[in-house]
Amino acid sequence: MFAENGFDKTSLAMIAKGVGISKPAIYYYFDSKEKLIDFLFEEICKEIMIQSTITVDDLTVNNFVQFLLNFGFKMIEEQERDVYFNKIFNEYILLATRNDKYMTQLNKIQKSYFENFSMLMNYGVKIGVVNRDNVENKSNILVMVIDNIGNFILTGLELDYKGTWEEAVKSVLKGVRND
Amino acid sequence: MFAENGFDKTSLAMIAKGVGISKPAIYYYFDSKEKLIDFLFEEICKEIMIQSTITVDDLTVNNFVQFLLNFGFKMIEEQERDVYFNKIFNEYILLATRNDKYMTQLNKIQKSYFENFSMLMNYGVKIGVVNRDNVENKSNILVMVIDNIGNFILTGLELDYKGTWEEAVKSVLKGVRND
DNA sequence: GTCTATAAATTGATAGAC
DNA sequence: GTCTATCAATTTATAGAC
Repeated sequence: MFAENGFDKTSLAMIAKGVGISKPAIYYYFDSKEKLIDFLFEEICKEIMIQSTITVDDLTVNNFVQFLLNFGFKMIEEQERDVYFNKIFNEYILLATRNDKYMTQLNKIQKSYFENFSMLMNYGVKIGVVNRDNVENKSNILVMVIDNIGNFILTGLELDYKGTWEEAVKSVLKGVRND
Repeated sequence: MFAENGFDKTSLAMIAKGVGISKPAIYYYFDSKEKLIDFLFEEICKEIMIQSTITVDDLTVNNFVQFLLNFGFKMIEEQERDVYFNKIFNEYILLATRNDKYMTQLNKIQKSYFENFSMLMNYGVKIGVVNRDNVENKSNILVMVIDNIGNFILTGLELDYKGTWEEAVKSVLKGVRND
């Protein structure tokens, strides 16, 4: 309901009706509407932290590229299947720009996201698959692209997202000659 | 005020006080709060349309890359200087996911944005500066990156945005060898 | 064009019974 | 744990005088 209507346009009365209890019964579980919103934020953050974790252990020269491609493809498919998750997360991002309490947590997630990709790219350099020049910036490009694909899917814009991701991945690889 | 607090948390009473008139006086100019929000949306859309227009006429082999770089640098500097514009636009994007009236207009902006960059990239191919393979996807990458840089600036995340943009531009150029 | 006064509805939250 | 009843505040919006 928060994803659908936003926090302000979702009243406790609506939530209570949705759950099938009375409005005051909500206060048995949450001290206030804000606390409820906080709790949901924590839950969503946990979920994102799990989803975005990348393990580098099993990656070799032979499967590195395919792993990177699949990581993006999987995210694209998930976003296309269920936009609600991204929708409510964007709601929280906007909330974070107005409330440091959420921003602190959001920045942690972002940081871990960028670090995960940076680690992956540096590993790619190590095994000789990724071009070593400006690795950090290359890593940033991939994060920017995959993250924003989710935002554009949210707006219903139909684009060759998988092709775009493939091209982005290709751009960081070694031995790809642009001419 | 809408950028700072969001639409719902900005009451007409607050706006009236800010402008220095009484609340009912607002209704002399706007039929409802929603109409006021609609009007502002149109104004912002116009502004974006102007800002994002790219003229290809004066571009040559010698200044193409620098133009592309400067276009991004200028956007990054503007976003860093004033986050309010992007903040309220994100507010409208979220509104658009819940209201087709805004989505129609938003999609027009997006389409023109992608088309502008596509035109630019195809021009780059024509004059022999941009690699001709998967031009559309390369164009998409640039849009995704420059657009999302604005979003990350909004969250206060400090990153080498200009370097990332430079790397993104480099990745579409011809004659750059990745090894 | 702008004001005061006020309507009508909704909201988050509490009191207190069971 | 859940309910009914209710409060206090705020909201958008209107009526009508000047």
